[in-house]
Amino acid sequence: MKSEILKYLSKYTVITKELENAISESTFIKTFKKGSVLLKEGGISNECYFIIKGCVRSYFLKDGEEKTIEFYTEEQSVVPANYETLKPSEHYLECLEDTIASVGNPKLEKETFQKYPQLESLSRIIAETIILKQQVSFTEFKTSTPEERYLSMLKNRPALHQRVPQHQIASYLGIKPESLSRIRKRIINKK
Amino acid sequence: MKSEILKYLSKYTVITKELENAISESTFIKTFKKGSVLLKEGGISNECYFIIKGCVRSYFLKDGEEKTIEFYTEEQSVVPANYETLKPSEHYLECLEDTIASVGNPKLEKETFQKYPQLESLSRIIAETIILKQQVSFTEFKTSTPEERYLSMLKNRPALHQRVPQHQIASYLGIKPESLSRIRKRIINKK
DNA sequence: CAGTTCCATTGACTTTGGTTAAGTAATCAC
DNA sequence: GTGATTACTTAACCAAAGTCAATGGAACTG
Repeated sequence: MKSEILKYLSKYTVITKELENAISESTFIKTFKKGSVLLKEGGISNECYFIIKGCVRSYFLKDGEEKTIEFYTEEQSVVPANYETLKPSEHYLECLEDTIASVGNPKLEKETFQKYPQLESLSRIIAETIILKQQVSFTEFKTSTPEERYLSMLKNRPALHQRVPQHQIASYLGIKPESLSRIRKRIINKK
Repeated sequence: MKSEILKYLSKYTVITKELENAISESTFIKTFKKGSVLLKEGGISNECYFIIKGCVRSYFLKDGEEKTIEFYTEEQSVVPANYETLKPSEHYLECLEDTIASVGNPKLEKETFQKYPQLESLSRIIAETIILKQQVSFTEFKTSTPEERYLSMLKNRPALHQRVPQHQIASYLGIKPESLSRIRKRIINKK
């Protein structure tokens, strides 16, 4: 279970004995059944997650509709928007599949970073990488039509399509389910 | 000049003597004339910027059009997407106004973080904060109409509207200049 | 200061997504 | 397994953004 985390970290740095110890000491694995709700609107969040296996969706309600923010799958980190703030959440987090995750909390994080500064340094680098990746996603979204967004999703995260209901994908793409249905039809006819 | 940086950092932590020293030692101020190009397509980037005064726009070319990624103003950090990668840039960075910025580079960063671990810890926290803010922006964008996006921009960054030409704002909002023109007309008529 | 270029606006027309409603297919619960 | 709920598709209609073209004005240049 913990080796998945080391595998992920090895993309960013050389795994030293110290890092291995840091992960081994500071990592708690939890498993969640499909349908589990990790956080609901109004809830206080005290946990963040690194997904080892499974799929978590974050969403919120706007105009009575669920708006999907993100689908988190293997090797992705889920940090609730209100993590560490002690403020009530505006978002939901739910498991779309049985999910295995490493769970962190602010206290544990703090202790671990104090004991293993190398891990905090690595966290900074990873965070900065995530910022750049997010910016790329955002920019692609802004400069694409819904049809292009859908095609790009099929290309970059092909598995999602099998794992997630279509109307949730629609809201993830910022369109209505009916439109996604039409887009799919359009694409088929083009071929 | 450097006090602006401390002012910014004070939003995240208590400014210790150590931090003050770290900033004082590691900060180099540069000024740029309006129209200066900090990075062009194909260029290698070796610098990042913290804007003390002025405005920088990042954009790229797609289908022969400039697509504005971001307008950076006071207290914002500009990290080129290819920073530290040594790969040619797909983006441009240009100063829309005379600009004063603190300039960093990978070597300086590394040395400073080594000497002042506290600063790296702070950087991690700020990076994580930026991730969450980005996610909020992205989500707002996805769940809004172009008109709502424009109104929200007027509300959240009212000064931009005076500082930046309208067709660049249009591309920043992901729409055509003609559409922004019509949206503005619509808004006026509603009042 | 004249000429050019760039920018914002407007109009006619096209394309595409939103809305509403209905019908069919798939899934869930008992 | 059957009924109920939920998910997906289709169609007709509407609203808004894209496209193309033209115009007037502002800003830049020699």
